Amino acid sequence: MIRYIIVYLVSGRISLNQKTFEISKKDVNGPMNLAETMASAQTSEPEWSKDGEYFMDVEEFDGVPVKYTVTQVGTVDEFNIKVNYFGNTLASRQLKEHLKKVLGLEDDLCAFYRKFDHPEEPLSQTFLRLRGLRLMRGTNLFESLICSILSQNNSVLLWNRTARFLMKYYGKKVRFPDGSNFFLFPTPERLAKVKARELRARTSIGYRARPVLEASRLITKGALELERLLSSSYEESMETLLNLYGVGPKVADCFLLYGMAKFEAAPVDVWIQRIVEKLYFKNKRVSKSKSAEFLRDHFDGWAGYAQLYLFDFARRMTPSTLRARKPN
DNA sequence: TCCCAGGGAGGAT
DNA sequence: ATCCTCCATGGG
Repeated sequence: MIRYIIVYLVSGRISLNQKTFEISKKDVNGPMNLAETMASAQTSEPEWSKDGEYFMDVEEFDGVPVKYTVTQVGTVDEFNIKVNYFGNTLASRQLKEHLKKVLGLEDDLCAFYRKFDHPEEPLSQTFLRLRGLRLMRGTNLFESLICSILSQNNSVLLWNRTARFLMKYYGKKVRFPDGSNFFLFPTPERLAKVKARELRARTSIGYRARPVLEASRLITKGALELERLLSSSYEESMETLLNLYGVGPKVADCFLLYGMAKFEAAPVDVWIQRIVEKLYFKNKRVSKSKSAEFLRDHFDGWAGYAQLYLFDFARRMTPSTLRARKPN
């Protein structure tokens, strides 16, 4: 408590403690659409809270929690990304590098558009509207894995809520100079100790309690090392992940893509399945594994990005257009 | 009330 | 290999 008082005194007026910098267009590889990126429901972590045009998140740097907001001014091609944060000792460069990674600012979007921008490629229909949509990366592998598990047969609204509950009940609480609090995502060690019954009662996690707890316990025991997968091939990582209870091809691909930025991964959910059948298989039914294989092959290194763009495409189609499929 | 949500396990064909 | 059903939970 005394430490907080001292911090207040030393920092003077609280508002002056807030610092600002910009990420300019020249720091970004191509166009950027922050709002679309934030709204695209990627499963690496819960959606950032939104205050007007500002998106807020918290990240620890060398054990020091930093709360920051980002907003984009200008257009998708002529823009600045404004970043505000609280902190006395943080080098803004550290936060800038963090954001470049999280928001995928180094991904060569123009190369992606160029490669598939021809009339016979249905994906190209999304490029105008989704221009600047980027693939976010989770910064915490455990969080990414758990969020991917939570999203299974669940709505974005509900799995986000459950993730927030996990943070609230089992995550470390951090305070900021402006008086606000935040709960970090819990560690596997902390979650491993929780009883399934308690978890269900507190977080509306449903039957996903078992896969979440089992993964937490495996990691705690050292029987599962997510960091090791970073240097593994897509196939090896996939094989390891499929051994986890409650983790199938779609959840594994979500983690591999959004958590580990393996661009070969193309999570095939019901929506991707429908749009792939419609656009690339003349509305004929194909298995999910076929769809995933097709995406990896057809989009050659850009499968994850293609999936991200196709997902939006699918969600915008009217249900009657999309669901009316030939039986065979 | 029923159906669905960025699926998966376990079982039966 | 492909096709069922069930799985918790809450929103529409």
